[in-house]
Amino acid sequence: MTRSEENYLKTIFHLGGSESTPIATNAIAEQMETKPSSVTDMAKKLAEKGLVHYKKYQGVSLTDYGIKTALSIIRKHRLWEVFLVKKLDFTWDEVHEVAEQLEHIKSEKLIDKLDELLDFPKYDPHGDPIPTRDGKFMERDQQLLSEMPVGAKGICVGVKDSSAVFLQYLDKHGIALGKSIQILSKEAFDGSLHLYIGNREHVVSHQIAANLYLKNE
Amino acid sequence: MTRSEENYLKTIFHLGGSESTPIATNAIAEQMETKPSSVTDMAKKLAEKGLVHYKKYQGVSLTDYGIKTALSIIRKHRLWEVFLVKKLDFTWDEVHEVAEQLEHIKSEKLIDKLDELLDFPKYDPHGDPIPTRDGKFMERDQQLLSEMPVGAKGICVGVKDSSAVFLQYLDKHGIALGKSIQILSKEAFDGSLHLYIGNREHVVSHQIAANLYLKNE
DNA sequence: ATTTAAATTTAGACAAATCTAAAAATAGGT
DNA sequence: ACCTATTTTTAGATTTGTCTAAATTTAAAT
Repeated sequence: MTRSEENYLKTIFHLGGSESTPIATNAIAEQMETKPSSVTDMAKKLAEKGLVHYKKYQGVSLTDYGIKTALSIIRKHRLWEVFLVKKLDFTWDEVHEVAEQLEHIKSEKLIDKLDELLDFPKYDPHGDPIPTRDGKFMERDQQLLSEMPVGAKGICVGVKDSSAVFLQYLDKHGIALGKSIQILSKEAFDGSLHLYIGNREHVVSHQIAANLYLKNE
Repeated sequence: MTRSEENYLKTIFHLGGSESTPIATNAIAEQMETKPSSVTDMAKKLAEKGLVHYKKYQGVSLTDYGIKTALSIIRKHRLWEVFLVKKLDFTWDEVHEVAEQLEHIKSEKLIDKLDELLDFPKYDPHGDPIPTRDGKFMERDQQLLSEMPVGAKGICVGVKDSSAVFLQYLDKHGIALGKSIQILSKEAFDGSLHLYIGNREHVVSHQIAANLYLKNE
């Protein structure tokens, strides 16, 4: 597996889809900041290797083998992120870029030992679940803040967008994983929310709310 | 810097040489298990970038900039080796291959924080010195066992060859860094040595002795 | 059903890093 | 000083992953 193949698999996994609802070439190209023609070439190669289903003009979806492979890359990415935060004092907005490199290191033993060193974490610094060695996910009962009704309460457990700008916004406003959040009111005009976070009042836009996952306390 | 360029720099560094005594294209090719023509191509590219001195048919040597760059790669390699042994329980014969991959990860912060996590180690698991961030070496007063006279005593502090086979040989015979070694006698015919290691007697071939570094107690 | 717009693929080119085979330069031996 | 063997370089081809531009297919709209 080349680095490029691994990146395609990861992207396709994140875009979701299935054999009956495949992902468009264009969507992959956009996500990866590359050209559709490059995606077509790679789709052929990945299909060749049994990692994706691909029919001309119909888009791409992962095979079981492709899913398994993608999960192993995602596992590595997220374990390295935990390592960077827990052991090397990186902040959660700094880890992604470095983990993008580290996820391609090839060594089964390395990743299993890393898992052990970190005490088998279930979630990464952004609240995303870490697949187990055999590709099992710890799915959590969580909802986007933007989809919860007024009056609802919950604990912040994850972010949908993990870009540095968004994470820095959260830091600046004291929003972090583990914080208790309650919806006081919702603005009909623009969907902005009036919240309790901890015991301070906050106003956040719809766009912020649409990127925060809460679970019930 | 591409991965390939970094590997060439590292190899040239390890082969030694200087502007007045450059390294032959062939020597580099052999060490890297590639072809001389590939080395020529890369020599031109590295010269272009100011990393090596290169004159047609005269061989290659690192510039100051090239040395600095090579040292930073070697620093990464050796720090990762320490990490693998100290934090992830790798054995000293397992670390090289993985460190070859990890040394190419690009992040200043990562490597400085790793250094800190490991408590600023001075030597890697094979006894090789770890360059500091600004490229300074902790050279040690050491000698090859094969070059010491009968009766001499010392402490094993490093290995010249760090291939898995050699390291496994040492493990099997209870030879490790930190052990006290004394030369009881030397065989004129084949250069094999009769030794005390700890308080057990051993016989080792010249080839073994030529790959063990000792320092005076 | 036909036309048109959008998405997708093909064809051909390019850069990086490598190789093989042939040509050129160097160094050693007489 | 010359010839020869070795080393090194050049020239041209190959692979991987990408791109542009043109051609093709699909899907949407009338």
